[in-house]
Amino acid sequence: MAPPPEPSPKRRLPLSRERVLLAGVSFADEYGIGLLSMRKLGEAVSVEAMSLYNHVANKDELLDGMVDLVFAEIELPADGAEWKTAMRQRAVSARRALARHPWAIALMSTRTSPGPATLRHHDAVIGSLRAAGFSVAMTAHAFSTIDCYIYGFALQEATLPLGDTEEETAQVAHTMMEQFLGEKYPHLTEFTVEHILQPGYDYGCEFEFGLDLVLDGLERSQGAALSVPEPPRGGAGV
Amino acid sequence: MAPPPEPSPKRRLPLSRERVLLAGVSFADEYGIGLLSMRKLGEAVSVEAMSLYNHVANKDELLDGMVDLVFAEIELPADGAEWKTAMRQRAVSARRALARHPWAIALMSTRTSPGPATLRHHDAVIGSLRAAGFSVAMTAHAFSTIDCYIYGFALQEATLPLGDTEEETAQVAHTMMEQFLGEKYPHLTEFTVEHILQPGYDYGCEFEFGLDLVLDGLERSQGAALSVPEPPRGGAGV
DNA sequence: GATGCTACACTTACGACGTAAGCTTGTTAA
DNA sequence: TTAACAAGCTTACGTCGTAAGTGTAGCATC
Repeated sequence: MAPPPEPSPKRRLPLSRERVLLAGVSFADEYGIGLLSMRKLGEAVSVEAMSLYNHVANKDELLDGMVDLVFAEIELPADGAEWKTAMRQRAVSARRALARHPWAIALMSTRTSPGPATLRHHDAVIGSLRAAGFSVAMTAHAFSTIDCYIYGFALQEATLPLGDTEEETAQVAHTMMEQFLGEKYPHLTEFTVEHILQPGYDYGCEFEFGLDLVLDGLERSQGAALSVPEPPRGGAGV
Repeated sequence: MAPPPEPSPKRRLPLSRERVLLAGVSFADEYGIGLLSMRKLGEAVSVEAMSLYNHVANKDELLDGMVDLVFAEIELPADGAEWKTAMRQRAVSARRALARHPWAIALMSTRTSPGPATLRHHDAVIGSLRAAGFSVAMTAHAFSTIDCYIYGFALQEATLPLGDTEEETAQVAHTMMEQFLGEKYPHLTEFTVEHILQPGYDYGCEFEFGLDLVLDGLERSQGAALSVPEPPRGGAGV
């Protein structure tokens, strides 16, 4: 009467840290990060919750690993390329990855221990800028400005209550408008009606405008920095 | 043997929605959003958890309200002022508010129903830009670019594993370095050693560089837009 | 074969969580 | 006096992360 355990000779293909992390990503993509629990994830890979702890130390480590997997999806800046095109390409790639996994940006804001893919990514970005002749200080400026823009955009995109289709968008917006707009927020109302609700509107298209604005600005600053010697640091050394 | 309940004649000063939200903000400021539970918040205001439900519908509404309180702390763009200084001022104010409450940016990425302070804020920003002569489309560009930068910066600041004091920062950075750097991430290592670990380093100072870069870029775009007629929208109307 | 080791799965159990449902009590209006 | 209400409290349910312990398949060694 023993239940037939498995047709396979070797129990089943064994779990691994990587399979657990990948399953976590798939689960979060499909059901949202809020519904991800160790029990549900266990179920998704046909295992009891506690078995997952053979592969990840705890849930935090699982989430860290998932974020790192998303970073691994981002194209690194091309090695020999001109810095501006390299930055542009990886920024577009980063936005796409973060849009594919909207939960990732939410996780990023709570976890502070970057994984290997994240570190490799940052290393490549800094390397690309330094190779293009950016000073260390200017690299800091550029790195900060570009990445703030990327993550900020991803956050906005994830936060936006807009649906995937135009119809959904219009529906949501109309509900919002009826609820409270009209008199109280006239500019917001005008803006929504004349812009957001227009057919063909897609917030994602805004990304490139701001990105180019940032990159052009950096190019200008970089030119100025090259022709003027850098001022000394503000704080005196110890 | 009845325990003396309260010295006051009127039980105690009654709770209110506002007091609950404020207590939530204080709690999150002090202990982090992760430790905020209805039970703990109840304890913080000397009430059982379930009593909180007389003032907020559920925890989600509590979190929405807390985010909105943070938005209420942000200075609105000054009404008659030049757009650039108005935007600059409110951006700096927004960053400061989000830095005061680092949990807010994490919450923002998961909640999609803006409160009244948030809507008023957005309305004022759009109004300020429109009053300065920005077209609707250009307002969208400017609004998106500036706000992405602000929120992205706040997110970076909240994510940064840096401590509050220089000492802590150095400690954390050293731990990181020992752990994995050296050979694998040479540019990141150089960058950290030569920049992040320098005495007097403060990531917060990066904010204004990128902000001015964005604002200058928008000014330029705005000038161009004023001298050239706007191209028609991409999609044809229904 | 027998023995013990390791890897990896399962089971049980605990305390904390959000919150539904119902109960109690002080205050106010009729 | 009494009825209604507001705003507390208590109990209970299902879910969560995970500590601790158990079971067993596959292997190396004797």
